[in-house]
Amino acid sequence: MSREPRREQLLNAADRVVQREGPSASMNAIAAEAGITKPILYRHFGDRNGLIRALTERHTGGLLAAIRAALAEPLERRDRVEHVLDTYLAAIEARPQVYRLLTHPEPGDPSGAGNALAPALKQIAEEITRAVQSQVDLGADRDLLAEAWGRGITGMVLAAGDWWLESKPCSRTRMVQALADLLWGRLAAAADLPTAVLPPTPVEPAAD
Amino acid sequence: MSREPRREQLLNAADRVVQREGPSASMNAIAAEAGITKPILYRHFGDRNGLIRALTERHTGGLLAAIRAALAEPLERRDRVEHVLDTYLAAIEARPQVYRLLTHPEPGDPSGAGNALAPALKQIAEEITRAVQSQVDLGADRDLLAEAWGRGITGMVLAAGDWWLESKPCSRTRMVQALADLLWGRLAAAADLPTAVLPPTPVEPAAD
DNA sequence: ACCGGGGTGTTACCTCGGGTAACATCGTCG
DNA sequence: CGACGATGTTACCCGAGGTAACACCCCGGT
Repeated sequence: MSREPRREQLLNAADRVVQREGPSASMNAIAAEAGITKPILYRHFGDRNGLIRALTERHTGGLLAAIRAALAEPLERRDRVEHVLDTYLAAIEARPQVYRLLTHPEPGDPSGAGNALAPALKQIAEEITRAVQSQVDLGADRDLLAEAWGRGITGMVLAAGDWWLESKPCSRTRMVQALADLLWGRLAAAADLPTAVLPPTPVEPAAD
Repeated sequence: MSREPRREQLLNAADRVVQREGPSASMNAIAAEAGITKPILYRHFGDRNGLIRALTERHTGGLLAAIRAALAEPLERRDRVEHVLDTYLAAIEARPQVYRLLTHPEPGDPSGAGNALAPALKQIAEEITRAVQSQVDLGADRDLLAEAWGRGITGMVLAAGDWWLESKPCSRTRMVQALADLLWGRLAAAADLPTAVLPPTPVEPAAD
């Protein structure tokens, strides 16, 4: 009965530090916050990734469940999509530091492979894939399309959500509309602008 | 006349190491590859980020120019979009390690902010934003939409491209079609599947 | 011929973060 | 009581980023 409660307690401390310092908080800092020293952390979590994983799994649950529920909502498809988008944006808006934790790919991957999406986001992508597969009639290609779209949509919402969170250029509702419009083919449906010729993009020395 | 050529030479060495070991190559490794020691690297590039930036800027140019050209191609909009997608996928397919370098957000950002898209990708996003703004009639919201879409599309292609590159589930052409279809509103157009009820997603203990 | 500057390079060091080994302590159960 | 399994500690190792101090070498000016 001793392991679990202590583990929770350590995770609480780690959580506080991460909320305060972001996902790059050091093990020393976390240990200090918990009032103990490093080896204990390592006994409980193995290594840093273990700690971070345990921490993310705590929060992933809620977000994942919310997304899953939104995906299963008995609505018109467009409304369902908006609902999912809004769920995600609301979550990252409410707890930005947690969001950063969830979206940071683990830096330790030695193969250097497949790091574009953090584990938590991969799960979301799989959820979307499943939903598309089971809800939308995409013909023979449906497995491929569903998987590509699952990743693609997740990445899209990640990048767009990140930008939105940083610069807050509009309300959440509007942002949901903007993304849903994109997924709804508004890019295809909109008319051409008369100006057929691009203004020659000035080659700036890398906007830093 | 001494600085520049040496700098190039060092960048060549760094390039080789990164091709071989991925973007997490150490400064020592790079120095060794160049046949020299660390302080020289620091003299030329200031710090690690400086080196990485110099390295990425080398490659960014080509990709960015290619994307820009594809965005300006005098084609039907759908064909243009496919052309841009194909340009990106071809680039990452041709030089995966370079791609990883370009897409890895600099880990040193202390604010922990806005790291979803690496600088090179931010430039691509801006390019897309400009193209949408100048080519597509989106009404009053066009600035907001163009910017949100620029980020969103970039993130979408990043995540989907990453997955594709890892698992190569299909030809590049097919992948381009899959993503173009997504952007073209096929998600909206497809019919519902008869199975209205979702199979209750089993709650797995985190697919690791 | 000399000397100084700006490039080249070096060795040796610092700091900090992840990770571990070895040891001490406390409480509970037989 | 003794033993075990948890708690905790101090002190260390290692690798990576980064720097200080010093040595060389060439070239141009006086």
